[in-house]
Amino acid sequence: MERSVRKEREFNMRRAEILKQAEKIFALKGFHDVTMAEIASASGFSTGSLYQFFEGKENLYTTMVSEKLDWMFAEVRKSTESVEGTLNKIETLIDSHLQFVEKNTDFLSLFVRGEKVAFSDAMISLRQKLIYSYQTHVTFIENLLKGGIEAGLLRDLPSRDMAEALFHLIRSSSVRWMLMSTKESPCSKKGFIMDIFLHGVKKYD
Amino acid sequence: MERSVRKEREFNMRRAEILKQAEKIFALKGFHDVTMAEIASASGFSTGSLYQFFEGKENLYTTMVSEKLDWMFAEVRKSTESVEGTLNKIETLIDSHLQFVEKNTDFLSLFVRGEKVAFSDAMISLRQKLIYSYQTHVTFIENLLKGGIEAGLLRDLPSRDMAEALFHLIRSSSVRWMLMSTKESPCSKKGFIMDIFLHGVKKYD
DNA sequence: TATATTTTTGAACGACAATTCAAAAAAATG
DNA sequence: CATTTTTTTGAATTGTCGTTCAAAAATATA
Repeated sequence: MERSVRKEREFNMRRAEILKQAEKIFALKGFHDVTMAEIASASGFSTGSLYQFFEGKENLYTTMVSEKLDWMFAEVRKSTESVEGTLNKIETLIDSHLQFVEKNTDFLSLFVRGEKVAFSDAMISLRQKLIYSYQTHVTFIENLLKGGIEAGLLRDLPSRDMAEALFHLIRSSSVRWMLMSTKESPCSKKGFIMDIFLHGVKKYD
Repeated sequence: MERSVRKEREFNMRRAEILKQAEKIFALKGFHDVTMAEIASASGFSTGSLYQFFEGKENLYTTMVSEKLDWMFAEVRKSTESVEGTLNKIETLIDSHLQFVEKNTDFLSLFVRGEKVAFSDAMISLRQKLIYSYQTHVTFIENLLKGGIEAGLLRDLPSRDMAEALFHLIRSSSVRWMLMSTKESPCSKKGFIMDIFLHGVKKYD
């Protein structure tokens, strides 16, 4: 009885270590060009052992991607909720997102200019899960903006479109950071994103 | 002599047919899950014949992607250049881009939420080519916006950042269209993109 | 420590698909 | 039409992994 709880803890630690190594390798090379042997060797197990923890390669990959992305969105939302006021929240949203991008560039590059994955059950359900995570996140942004509209701070535009626009403005800085090897951190774009999102580009006199 | 010109024309037609079929299939399933046999059968050749036209599978894929994307950007720029005035140009840019998205959803989905490709020479040089095409296109948008700044129509913000922001606002509608199965055409978002890009979301009184 | 149980191992298997190439078919030539 | 040249064919080759499983190692038990 006492044993089984320790066993389980150790099992989970081994599983976590495999996921951690797998993340590094998948982030670098994608899905198809990674072999189970590589992951096994990086995490100090034999190929066979991986099947103790995951059903197979696809399951390992989808688990890794799904858990990591959920964690990212949750972190961003947690930061955002920790401040008060719509404008502060928008600023924090942008900032924490860009910070994540800077720290997890390799992982996120899995989602940029890549190649479609198979139509296997595992991959289809991963895709659905990702869409769900994305939508949940956009809904969070949408509610944030609705608050600003209700407070009379923001124009009364379609909130969903606004939320997606903001999300993709952030994304545009991320993509630039990932594709080009610019020196300046993506976080340096925070002010610009705020500005263009809030004021647009047209000149008023 | 007379012959060889016809031969070449027919060779190119056969090559084009293969590319056309390959585009359909790759667009649907990505790279790894497509077999040479599939492409061969779809284009009415045997597997061996494909190697008459392309060095191999990667070469076939990179050629297809590269030619198609160049064509898309060129079309968008051609439309944009055909109208006068910065605001009209911006509108046409958005519109023609969204129209391409609507008509080539499958192809473009190759670049959304997918998986990294191999580090083979062919794939690395495809990647570089895509980055180059993307940058050329953003530079085109940048010059367009610079015109607006010089004319005193747009705020004097960093033009490169503005160009990327605009490109990704367009992209945000495309991604939404591709991920969700919304009924409304992406083109219906043109007005919103124009508005948010030009005026931002903040309320003025 | 001896025995039972759990976990790990990695060689062997099997499926799959890119590529090749000798033979066949088609086209050009005279 | 006979012969040469070009093009196409698709079965055979080849290499690559994902996965399995019987044996070995490690761990728990008494």
